Amino acid sequence: MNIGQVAGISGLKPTAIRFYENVGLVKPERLDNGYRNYSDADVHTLVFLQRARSLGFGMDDCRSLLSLYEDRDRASADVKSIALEHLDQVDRKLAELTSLRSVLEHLVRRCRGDNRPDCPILDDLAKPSGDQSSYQTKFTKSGSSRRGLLK
Amino acid sequence: MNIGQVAGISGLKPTAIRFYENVGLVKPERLDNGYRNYSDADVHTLVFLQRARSLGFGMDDCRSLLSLYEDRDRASADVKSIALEHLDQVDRKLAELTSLRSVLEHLVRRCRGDNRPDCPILDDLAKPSGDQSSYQTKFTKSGSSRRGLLK
DNA sequence: GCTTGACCTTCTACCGAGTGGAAGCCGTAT
DNA sequence: ATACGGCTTCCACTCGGTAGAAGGTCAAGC
Repeated sequence: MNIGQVAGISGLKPTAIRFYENVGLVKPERLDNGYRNYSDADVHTLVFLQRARSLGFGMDDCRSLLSLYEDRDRASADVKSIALEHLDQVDRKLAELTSLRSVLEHLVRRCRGDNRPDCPILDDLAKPSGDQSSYQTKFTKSGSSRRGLLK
Repeated sequence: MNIGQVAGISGLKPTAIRFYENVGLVKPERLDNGYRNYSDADVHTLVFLQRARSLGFGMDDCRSLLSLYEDRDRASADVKSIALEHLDQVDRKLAELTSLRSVLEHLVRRCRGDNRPDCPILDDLAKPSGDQSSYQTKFTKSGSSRRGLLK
């Protein structure tokens, strides 16, 4: 089976399939004309990869998952551990995005969005910690150098 | 003010600050010894950037937001429009992650995670659409070539 | 004056996960 | 013969920085 057909089946683009080969995840045979020739097993691998990637697993996880998949003596605990760690990472990302979203939404709601220049969004960006004073005043005028305070 | 002090104030690392200079977002003076010398206004810009980035705005949005910030004749509608579009993008990402998360969680819950090899997670990755048949059978044996079906 | 150490400079390469394009070969249909 | 679509390789680019190498500068302590 050639690369275009595998692309059609797996939902991956040919460029992605070649990329996976470059990083050693799949090793198709070659025909005499140099074309890649994918076996059923190769296609299976690529479909597996497509699915794992679509669940957000990174390439390293994909590599591990694939080798567990091919290992008849695996322990499902090893698979679960990878999935749990990934789930945890997804949760952290979700928390971050959710928090960010709520700030953003608050700002958007308070902005009139008309043709006047005053804008709570810009105000917030400019004064992150409710601070009005000049940085010059706060940090450099008043004596003590910061030398050595930074790692 | 030199780069390390600005880093301490803005929460950005020196490398990031130099990066922002490389892409034209800030243009500090130089001292005779070649060191960058940041004005209050530069620091303000960098704090603005730090905040905007932490809200997930991309560099292009940051550029636009900064120039709106510096434009006394801006319309807040232009700011709001950027923020709304970003909010929408955040929502799309949240939806994607939430959906992905629920699949992941379902799979994790069904996996026993013991030392036996059978694992619903791998089963799912291997059979994305409940499909048992060989791809060979489905796509290549039965006559019609896929030639031309792919863009 | 000399050394030490923290700081600064530039330049380059690298990260993830591919995407896009250029240049050129292969195979078939017209 | 030639056009077209698909295949090949290789290289550059994406985004938002980070890490490291090689070297210049500054202030303090001896």
